[in-house]
Amino acid sequence: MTLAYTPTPNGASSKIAQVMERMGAAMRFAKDEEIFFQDDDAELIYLLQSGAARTTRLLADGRRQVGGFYYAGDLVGFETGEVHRFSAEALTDCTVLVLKRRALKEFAGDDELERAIWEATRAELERAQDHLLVLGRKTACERVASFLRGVAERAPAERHALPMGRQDMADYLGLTIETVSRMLTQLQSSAVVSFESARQFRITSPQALERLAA
Amino acid sequence: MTLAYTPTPNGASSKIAQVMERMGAAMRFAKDEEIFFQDDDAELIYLLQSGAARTTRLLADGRRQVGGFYYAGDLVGFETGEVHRFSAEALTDCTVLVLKRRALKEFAGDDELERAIWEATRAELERAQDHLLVLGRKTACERVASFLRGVAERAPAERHALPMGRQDMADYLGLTIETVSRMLTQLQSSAVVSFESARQFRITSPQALERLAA
DNA sequence: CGCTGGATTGAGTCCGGTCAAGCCTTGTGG
DNA sequence: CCACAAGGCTTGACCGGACTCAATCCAGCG
Repeated sequence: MTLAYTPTPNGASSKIAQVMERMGAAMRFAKDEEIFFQDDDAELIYLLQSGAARTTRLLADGRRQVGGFYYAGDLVGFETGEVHRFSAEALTDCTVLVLKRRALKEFAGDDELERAIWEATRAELERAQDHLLVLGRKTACERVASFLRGVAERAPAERHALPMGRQDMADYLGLTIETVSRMLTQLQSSAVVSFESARQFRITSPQALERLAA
Repeated sequence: MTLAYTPTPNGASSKIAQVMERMGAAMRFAKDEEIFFQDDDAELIYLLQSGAARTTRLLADGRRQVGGFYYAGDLVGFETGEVHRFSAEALTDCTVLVLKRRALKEFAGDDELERAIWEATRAELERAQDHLLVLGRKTACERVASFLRGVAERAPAERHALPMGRQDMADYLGLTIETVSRMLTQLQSSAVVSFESARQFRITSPQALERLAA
């Protein structure tokens, strides 16, 4: 049972997924449970099978930066050096395949696998670079619009669910929850998106959203 | 299995440097000249031999994000996919070794080279992730302090030169030139650093700088 | 039902941006 | 060697967008 292609940012190539499925151990994490910690030795790699997760980084005084959100099919924590630079936490209950890095390395001679690892690292780098532009040069409204567009891009559905709360969005976008909330209501009142509940929306005007995401 | 430590952010492992030196073509770029353009096909990889460069990304309305600064020994533009996601420009006159990606791929069977490429990509990712925290969660003063610390970390010298202008710093830090300038004078009047000219400084109080960089 | 925690809304503040002078360095030509 | 111009940097006054603090609101759930 190979995973189908996933359009998600860090979708595991089928090759990595194959190895994980053959050799990985299944684990479950409850909502808000830590999957791994910042500064821990990075001995394991994780493949999300269901649910969603976030990576976070803390400053000494408690300020938090969310590095990214991960969904079923995504690899988490593999693109690191000896030590994790982020923590990872379950956003919802989720099931994960876990494999020792060491085990993956045993396939090191396998060109296809090597390439898949590099490509996945590169994809993660592109995510980070896109994120840089958002944090460095976009306004609050543009950030929130970019975020919603990003969520929507993951799947061509009519309605989109937000597995994360406002605080997670805020820490991802470099804003406060209040500002995120205000921008969301503003986008709604200008008929760009429409929220059916706090965690579920549909896009009313894709062009307007695209334009605002800049 | 870990590569030797290189003090530069994206320092080419000796292995990649070896291949570049054997097979690369030497080129020169004048100050402010473009090395490659955003959205161009990424056919070539570049090894800076002397001088410094920046990578930049533009928004439609002209807002600019500087992705990073590169110095002698750094690889530029190799960690990309088919197309460059940033432009690269010479910060000063510089000399560069250029090699076709294709040529590097001919060594694809070479494990050491594969590993070096991955490590270099990973190093670039770590840079980007550190940068995310700065842009997402730090104040203007902390950003400037982080930046100066970063410059200083590259070499354990008494005095440090800044090859980039205020606008480049500002676009790197997600600030305006005025704010950068103000923070620099503020850091100077609180005796954290001391500028001998606009482009040259020394650190008066390393502890204070470290604390401010947060 | 009421409780609880997340989300929204409002009022006021402040950090960093904007606009506008001025200053200082560098380089060029007389 | 000096005068001047040009560009980069600094400084000041003011403004505004995002933050802070605080009060609701609301949905989910016991």
